[in-house]
Amino acid sequence: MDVNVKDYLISRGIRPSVQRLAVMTYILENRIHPTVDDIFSALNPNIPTLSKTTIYNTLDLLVERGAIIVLDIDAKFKRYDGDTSLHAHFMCDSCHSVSDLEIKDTIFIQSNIPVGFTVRDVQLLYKGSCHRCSTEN
Amino acid sequence: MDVNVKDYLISRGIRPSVQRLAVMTYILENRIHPTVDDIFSALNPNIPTLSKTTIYNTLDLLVERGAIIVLDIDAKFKRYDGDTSLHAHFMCDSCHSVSDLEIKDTIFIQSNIPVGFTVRDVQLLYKGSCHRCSTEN
DNA sequence: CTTTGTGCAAATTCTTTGCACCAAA
DNA sequence: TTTGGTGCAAAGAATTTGCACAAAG
Repeated sequence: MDVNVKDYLISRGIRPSVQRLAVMTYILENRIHPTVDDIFSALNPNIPTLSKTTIYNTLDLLVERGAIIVLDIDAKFKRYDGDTSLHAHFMCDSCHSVSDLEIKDTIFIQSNIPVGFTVRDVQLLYKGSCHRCSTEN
Repeated sequence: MDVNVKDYLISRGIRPSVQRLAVMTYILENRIHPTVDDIFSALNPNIPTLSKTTIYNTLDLLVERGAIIVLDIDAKFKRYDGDTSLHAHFMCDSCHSVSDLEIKDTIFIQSNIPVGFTVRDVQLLYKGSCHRCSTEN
């Protein structure tokens, strides 16, 4: 696995430092759309010297090189996703978990983009209550 | 106009104070999806005592009562929209302006929402470069 | 040896909270 | 006179920046 992640980074012109590998691997293996804090809390025990600055730096780089995407679904925290393919997201108002949603293939994510506008990113966001939180009241 | 805004607030159980009327009127008459700062800068000259706390309070209340919606399109600032109907948004990476996009009526904003999930809000966000910024390089 | 990466500490910035005063019902 | 609204000042919290040291090519 690590070899793949390493190559994945290299293929995007990112030098695979210990920290960068750890961050990228974590995001790929924990598909929870983690926040910076999630990543820090998970990796800090193994890499005690790891700083949030480095996580921020790494995430910025990974986003810039298209290795991951940022989600705007949470106003409070930036969330990161290692799945760069087009899919929708659902965030629960109660537990703040973010789930992936498949976009029905009969549905086309397209609006009337005015002439002259260039689209770089599309996000389809749903908010509400997840199954767990819907049934526990 | 002011009378309509007043009634609009009252109909939602919101007491139409001078500050609330000003905020709501501003949002309705300036469809730029303003930030708190936009609102503050615009209203402060006329209501010098107006505080940001009151703007925050008012916006929270307006959102809670469904008079306006919050946009998650901008990671840095909350943006507010007086148009509560279903439509998409485009944010320019360069000038950070937000425009409304019509959702083509052949397009259905629907994903495979799992059973047990309750949807409260849907947002379709586009990011990229607007016409003005695309042509000025 | 030169460029790039890391991480501590401090600074920034948006938003929230505590609290006292003011206004309306 | 009691409830609700406003706004100042301070606190909170996520992110960014400056800078010095470490590591890699």
